[in-house]
Amino acid sequence: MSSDRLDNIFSALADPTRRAILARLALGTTTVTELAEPFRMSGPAVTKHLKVLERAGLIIRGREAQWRPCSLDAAPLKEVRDWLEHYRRFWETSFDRLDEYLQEVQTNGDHDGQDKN
Amino acid sequence: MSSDRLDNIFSALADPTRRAILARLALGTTTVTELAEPFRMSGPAVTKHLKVLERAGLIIRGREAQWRPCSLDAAPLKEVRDWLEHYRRFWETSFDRLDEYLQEVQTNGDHDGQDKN
DNA sequence: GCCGTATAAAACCTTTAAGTTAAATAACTG
DNA sequence: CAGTTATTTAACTTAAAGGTTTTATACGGC
Repeated sequence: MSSDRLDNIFSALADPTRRAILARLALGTTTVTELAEPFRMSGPAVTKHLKVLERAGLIIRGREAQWRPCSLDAAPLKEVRDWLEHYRRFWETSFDRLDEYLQEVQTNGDHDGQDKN
Repeated sequence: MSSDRLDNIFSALADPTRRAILARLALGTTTVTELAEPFRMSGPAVTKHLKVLERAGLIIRGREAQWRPCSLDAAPLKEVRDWLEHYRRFWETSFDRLDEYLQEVQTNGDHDGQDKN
């Protein structure tokens, strides 16, 4: 998976409007106008956000009369998940997640609780 | 988890230099100069990237003589993972991931390996 | 063919991101 | 204290992001 690809995906996700659009699309395919409705923002602005999401592969656009329906394509999110997995052990072992870690590794009862400090 | 927080995390991750820095820090704490070495980029540029990572909570900085060691803090990545989980079912059911989905839901043993084509 | 609706494109503005170089700060070393 | 190393700050440049308004395109209904 190319670096550029992750660049596009992460920067698409870095905007709250775009994440809200994805959340809406998780409920089902809809039109640009309906997507735009919750935002105090012009239509063209939404069109631009959709372009960013499309470039990241996160949405697919159809064509139905004068509407261009958008639907979610979550495949890129799986790539993000896969990238994240490399770091899983780090958040699992971080201070406030130590308990989760202990559950996961299933050590015996008397391993010492020593951590880096 | 506030929207701003995810904004910061995602935009910190949207740059390949910063992701490379995180990858390096996964190997252990190190200094700014050593972090800068692999990149054809001035020191101050790296300092800026570190500021972005720090603002996102992804690194922690120490102080040791004239060095300012950086270490990874992956806790924000867990927030990303949690956010992603909302979309898990979408990538699992998407066309080209159908096989994985079938494995996961534990259908009977003779589902063939057919994929879209 | 013309009108209304849905969407996109163009042109523009403002802010922020990412880099640069040069100067400043901080800490060790002799 | 002067010099060297590590890092940050300041000032600046360039380009991209995110918004605007105005204009164009595409389609369905009359």
